[in-house]
Amino acid sequence: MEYSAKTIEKKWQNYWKENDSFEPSEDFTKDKKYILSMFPFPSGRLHMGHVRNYSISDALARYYRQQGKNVLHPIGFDSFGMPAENAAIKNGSHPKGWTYDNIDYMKNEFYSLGFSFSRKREMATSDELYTKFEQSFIIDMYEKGLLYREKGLLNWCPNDQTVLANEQVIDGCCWRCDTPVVKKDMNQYYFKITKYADELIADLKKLEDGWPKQVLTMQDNWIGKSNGLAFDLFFDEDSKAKLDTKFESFDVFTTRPDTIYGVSYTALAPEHAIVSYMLDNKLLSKDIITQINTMKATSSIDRQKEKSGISLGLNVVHPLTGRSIPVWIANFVLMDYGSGAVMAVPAHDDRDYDFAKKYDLEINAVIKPFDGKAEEGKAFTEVGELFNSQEFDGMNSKKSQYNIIKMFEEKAIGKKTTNYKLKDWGVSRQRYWGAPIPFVHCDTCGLVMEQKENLPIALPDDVEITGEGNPLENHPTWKHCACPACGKDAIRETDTMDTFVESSWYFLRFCASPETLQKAAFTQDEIKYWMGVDHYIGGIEHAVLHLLYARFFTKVFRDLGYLEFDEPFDNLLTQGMVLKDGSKMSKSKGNTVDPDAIIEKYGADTARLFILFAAPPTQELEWNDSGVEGSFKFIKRFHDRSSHVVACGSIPSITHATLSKEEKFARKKVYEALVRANEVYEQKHTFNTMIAGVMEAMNALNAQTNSDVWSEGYWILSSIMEPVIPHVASEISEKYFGLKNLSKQVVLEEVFVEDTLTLGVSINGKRRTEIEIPTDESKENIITIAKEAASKWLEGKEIIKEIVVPKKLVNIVVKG
RNA sequence: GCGGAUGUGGUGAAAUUGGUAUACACGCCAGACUUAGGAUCUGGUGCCGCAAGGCGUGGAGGUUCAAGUCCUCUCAUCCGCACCA
Repeated sequence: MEYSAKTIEKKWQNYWKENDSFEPSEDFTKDKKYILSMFPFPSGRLHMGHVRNYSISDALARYYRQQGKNVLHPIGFDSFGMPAENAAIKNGSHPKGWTYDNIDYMKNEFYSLGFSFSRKREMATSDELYTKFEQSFIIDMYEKGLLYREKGLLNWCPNDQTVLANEQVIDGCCWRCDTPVVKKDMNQYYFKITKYADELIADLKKLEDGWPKQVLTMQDNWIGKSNGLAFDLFFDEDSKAKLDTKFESFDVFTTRPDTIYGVSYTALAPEHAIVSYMLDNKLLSKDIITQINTMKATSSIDRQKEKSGISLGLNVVHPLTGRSIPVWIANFVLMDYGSGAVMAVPAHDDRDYDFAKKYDLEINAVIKPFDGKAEEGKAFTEVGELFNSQEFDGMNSKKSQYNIIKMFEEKAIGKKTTNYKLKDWGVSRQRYWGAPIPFVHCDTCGLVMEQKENLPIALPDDVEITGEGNPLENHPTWKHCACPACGKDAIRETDTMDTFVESSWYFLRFCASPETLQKAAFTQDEIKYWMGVDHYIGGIEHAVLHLLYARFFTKVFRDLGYLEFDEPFDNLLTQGMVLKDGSKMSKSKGNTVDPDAIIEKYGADTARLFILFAAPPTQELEWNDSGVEGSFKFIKRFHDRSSHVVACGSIPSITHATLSKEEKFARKKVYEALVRANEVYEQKHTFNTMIAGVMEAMNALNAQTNSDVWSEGYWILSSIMEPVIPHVASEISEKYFGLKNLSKQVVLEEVFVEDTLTLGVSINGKRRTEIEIPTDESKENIITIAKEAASKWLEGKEIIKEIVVPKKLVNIVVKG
């Protein structure tokens, strides 16, 4: 029978659907594996990145099912978000209709690729039930003080008309639409993720074995912990007077307390409260006010181009020496890190040095290299010996930090402080297509949370999406409600949640059985059994966004008593991008390959095989049409050559000793492929090498004609290939083995036992020839045989050393 | 600048961890079967050389009987963060 991908694939997809083949068992005494791919946004169609993602997780899920594990391999849709609204603005569609139409289409694509997802646990985060449980968690978090509302300077995307979290600002632009982000002062809800900053860093250690180092480093850098000294700088009397005695001092933070005696000026961010006061009260000349306002209006990207500063005509007093220190405004001082003010030590900091040179400020060195003089014309930023530092003279600068901080603390003029780059996570968005934040504004009671029995606070369907303003805000009735506390007329919160909130706990929701689903978000028993996720597969682009938020939520849920572990994802596999012509596939570049077209032309098995064979999963994958063709041909041969197999209900038993050389070799290759497959599925995940092993075995089988060897070979090979090419493998398995071989396979050691061995013979490490010897040959004899074989290269040379590496090679070291 | 990776044939990539470099596949070349081939099958294919042989894992050193693998220096590319005090 000719190989027909279409017929075979349709048949098996129906079979799996009708038999509920991929539903996990509710028997929690079984060994489990939770295999999870990052769920997709329902953008409309699958792209090759999705195919890669789910081909990897599906291979693992199918392998572990064969091994007898209870496998949870769920799928859902991260279905709230701006693109649905943007489509609405563009086409006049409704976000809900657009979203759920896309979901239906993409689900069909998933199943036409043969992915073994649990159908009964499919869900979308825009489902009202999901919103209901999420809102309930939000209320719990608010009660614990982990959610708060505050006015602040926010990142605002003028194009998307919404607030962005810091993590969503890339190079000063919106992560979605690339529009430059501006700062806007407004009320916003925040998750107190900074409360967990220390734990989020510390627990990265627990992930060292299972997560890529790169991701751990990125998270570590993102949280950006640094230890140092915080202290106050006090104004002198003149300066206090100039400030109408409204300010006594300001706070600075340094990680280099060892340079304290070298402070020669101090700098404030242009947004600093003292500067604002001076602007508001016109305490500066017109010219200077203009300069400051220009600086404030400059974007952070432009500020990086050149350092600039403005002297404020104020002075503070050095806390240790009493020297007078001028106060400047500097464009490189960030308002949102530390206190927005720094002490400057130009002798030992590159930035401070550049600034001091530009404005001709004092440069006071207090650290010298251990072995002589510092280089002229630049800051000395390394560890050295202190001088001009009073009682600390002669100390190692690094070691002195502890002593100097201690002195500040003893004198009660400063203290040891830890700073983080991480900010609290701003989660409110001024958009329609998101989960409503379950709060109410009451004139009498203030900000009031909804009663849990009123959840979900669902979105109204009758909205006008125009792209201007917040549709919930503009809706005629939706926002009017009764205050849950006092019953008076009140206004519902019209902000919705950042969609990253939904993806921060969806992996827990998947643990809910079809019975639990309606009643609760999940049960403790289910979470306890299924979590943590054994293998989490997805793109590196989520290294700091989703993966940080999900870790945060897990810790919060633990502290709320919902679960009992610290980290959600035991192992993380970050897949590489799919490229075409050297760059990432994207619609704008016009270099996409449509998965549907590949399925149509070659079938799902070919798409899956190519994707897993062309590169290891963590590397970039270059799409290659003739490579796809090659994968198709392999499947066709795999299918066609199965005609050599004789149907059997169990693996044929073969007397190895009676076989020919080719037959023995074929068996060895088959079992080598099996050993490698186990290793790849369990640990290495380099599916490309496993598939290569299967191809080698196929080539070896084809070089012999023993039908038992063929049958045994296919029994094993179709088992280990089923996770990759499930349709054709199932077809073969059913036809010849009654599906009995799709299970754990036993490695027969006897096929690896050989009568003779081939050893390489090297002279001085250079390979010259090879010898064939009986397996049990003595070392002496091996050397004799090797010398004979290599006599040509040994003539007239003195043999110094003979090395035999068992089963590998012989190396003879000669001189002359 | 800081951090993380990666450099192996014409191409995608292997190499059980210090032991025969280039498995497997794509491409290319030759042959067979064909009316035909963008089908199928067989064989060949790192580079230089007629050969013997020499050279070969970004480059330069080093350790070792033996280095793609370990050490030192260096170059290039990619990714992330980036005036974080």
